[in-house]
Amino acid sequence: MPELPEVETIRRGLSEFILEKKIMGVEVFCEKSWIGPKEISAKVKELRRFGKALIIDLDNGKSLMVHLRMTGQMIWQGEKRYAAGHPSENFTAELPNKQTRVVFEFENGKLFFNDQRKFGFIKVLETAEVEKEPFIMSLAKEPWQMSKSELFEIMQRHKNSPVKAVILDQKNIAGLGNIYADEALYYAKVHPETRAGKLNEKEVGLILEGARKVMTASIDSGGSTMATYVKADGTKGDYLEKFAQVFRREGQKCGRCGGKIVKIRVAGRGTHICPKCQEKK
DNA sequence: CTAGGATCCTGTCAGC
DNA sequence: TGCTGACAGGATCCTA
Repeated sequence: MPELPEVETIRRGLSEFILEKKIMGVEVFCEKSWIGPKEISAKVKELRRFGKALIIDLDNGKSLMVHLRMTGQMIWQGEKRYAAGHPSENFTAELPNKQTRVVFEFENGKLFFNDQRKFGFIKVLETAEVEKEPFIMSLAKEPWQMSKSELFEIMQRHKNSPVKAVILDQKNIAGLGNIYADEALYYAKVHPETRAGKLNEKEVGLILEGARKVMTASIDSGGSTMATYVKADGTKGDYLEKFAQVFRREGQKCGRCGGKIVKIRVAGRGTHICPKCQEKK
């Protein structure tokens, strides 16, 4: 799914269209995609992000927690269209369609929540309870808030796990998903199967630095998921094209050493590495 | 407590 | 063509 940079791209992009705007009603097409009462008539006050979770605060004391998981998308259709999240044809398709799970009717347009695999959801919470929500509570710090020594401690605690599994776990460090985990490890020249306990402080520092750099670069380019203003300026996110060094680049040459990028399986996930740069220890 | 695998669901693609 | 299994930008639950 959408990882931290994509959710941040959605947060920033949607703000332009729905802040201070009123939700007139909600239509739920898939029961499992919506948790809580469906009667909503309130204005959007704020958009916040915790790790990969988006929080939409309303002016009636309620908040909506949106988690896109693997295939979620948020698509705004007003005068302009703004789409972000898991990239697909839906970004330009007529909506609603088969993958539309929820539609918000705003005074100035519609907001579609699409989700092919139905792993994502929107949950209604009391605004005061947002930070007590189990998923939010369990989140670790984001890379920018975490120190090298904190991450080193976490690696020690999970010393027998492959480092990729450690950095994918939101309870250890928040925001990374499959793309940015691969990119951060490539940056640090660390093999994803390396047992976390074998990493020295310098390597941990490079992983942290890599996580910050790849995610910052992605946010700056509108996420890897192609956020697109269909009727506006043509802006689109293109992190994968422009910046990704290994993700979905198997068979291509490593930009650092010219070695061949390969795809392997680590912690149950497709994983991209340069075997020459990221030596297994 | 940690570690690892199955599971939720729909769709696509490679291989026979 | 039609089938089958693997896999997918996530996280939880269950087991050992």
